[in-house]
Amino acid sequence: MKIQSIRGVKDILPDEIWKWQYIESIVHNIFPRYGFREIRLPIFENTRLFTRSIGEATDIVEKEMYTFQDRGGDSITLRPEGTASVVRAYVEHKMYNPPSILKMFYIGPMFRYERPQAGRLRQFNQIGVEAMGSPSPIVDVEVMTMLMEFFKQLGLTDTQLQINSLGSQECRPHYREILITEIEKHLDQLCSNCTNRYQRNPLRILDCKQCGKIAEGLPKLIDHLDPASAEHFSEVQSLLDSAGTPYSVNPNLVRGLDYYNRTAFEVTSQNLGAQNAICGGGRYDTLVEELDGPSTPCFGFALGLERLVSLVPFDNAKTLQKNPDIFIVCLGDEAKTAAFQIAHELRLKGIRIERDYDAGSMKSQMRKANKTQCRFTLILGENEICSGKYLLKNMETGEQIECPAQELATEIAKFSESS
RNA sequence: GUGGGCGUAGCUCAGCUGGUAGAGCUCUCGGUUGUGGUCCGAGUGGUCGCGGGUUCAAGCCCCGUCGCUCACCCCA
Repeated sequence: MKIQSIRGVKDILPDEIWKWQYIESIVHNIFPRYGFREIRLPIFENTRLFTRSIGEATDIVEKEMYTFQDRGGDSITLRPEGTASVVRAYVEHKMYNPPSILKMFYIGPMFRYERPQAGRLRQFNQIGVEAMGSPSPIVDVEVMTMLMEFFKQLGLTDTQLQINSLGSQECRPHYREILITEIEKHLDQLCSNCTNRYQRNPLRILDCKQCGKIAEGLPKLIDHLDPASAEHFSEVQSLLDSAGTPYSVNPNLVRGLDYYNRTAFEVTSQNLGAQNAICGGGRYDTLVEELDGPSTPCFGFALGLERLVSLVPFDNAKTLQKNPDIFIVCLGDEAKTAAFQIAHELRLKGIRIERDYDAGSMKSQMRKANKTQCRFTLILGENEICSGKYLLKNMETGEQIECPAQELATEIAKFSESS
């Protein structure tokens, strides 16, 4: 049987890689303005890193991880998300010393064993951002503002920022009790999923699509925040207002990972299908400590690159396709040899050269040239070899000039400017 | 893990109540000496996902299987 790729993974082919490179170039342009530097991390880690950080009872840990034993018998997991690795590296390299805020971003593949669907893959790429070392709401807002500015640069027009507060370790248990008692009054109206999980993960019911009606009537966490979290949340809102960043408060917004507290947010788009979140994140003030580092409040997000690629209007970025500058057409053995030499020299001068290695008829070579969408064709025939003057043709205008061999590079530059 | 839809040429898809396959695009080559795109002409290309079954006869009907896709759960 023919071998094909694993279910839920995708090849990114040369014809569309420029889209990814374009997005990455915007990342490298915008993120450093806010003080973020790139970090590159391994794509597999000790399994315990994820079970401890993400939470034993989450779906990711319970059924979605790619976990295997390596030859030494250690349990290894392909990373299902990036934050755990960043925190591990932060603690491992004692990056908290000297103590100051540290801002990093990463780009790379994540792995989750799920049934693929629109906008969901088993190997997918994320851009993640982590700002580590400050509890200030200013950090929350700077990061969210950076994100929305990033989307704006990419030309996205239909993104909605939703925010919520998940409170703290102190107020959440209280609220949880209130919520469970309230839910128990409506047990018969809940979907089967929710009746099963209301004890274990009652917050999820707020977010359930089927139980939306009941969720509306349930008590909201933002009405039961501890004073410090309430203060934090209201500062986040007023800072967003003054930054002019549009948002809406969604009291039912819950995050799937255990480590979040206080600010949680999500960016959604209507043009994505059922999986409508393009980005999710929030504050995680205790994770670093839980992974044996010093108390380090953090804020971060992860955004799905495949989903982003499907949303960006790339009309203005097409010039990033690296078509050849010149396609060399040659006729006859002598010209074929000469073309080899000329291609070599022009490439050393930084010009993108393509040619036809199998030199068929002129017509067929010109057709190939046209297909590469090169800007120029350099025509080398017996006449040109004899005279030492080559023909340079502008493929857009059809205009053609004669050009002495020695002056090829400068002529090309000149011709290139004038057209 | 559960459910719906779909597997026919490189791509997008037709194919009637069963009679051993078609279109458009692409590709290749031509349309008098060495010039692409547009136009015109010709040609290449398919074990109809795979395996069984029913039938004189299966792309079409039945069973199984694999794959893709969308949705649920959950999430980027």
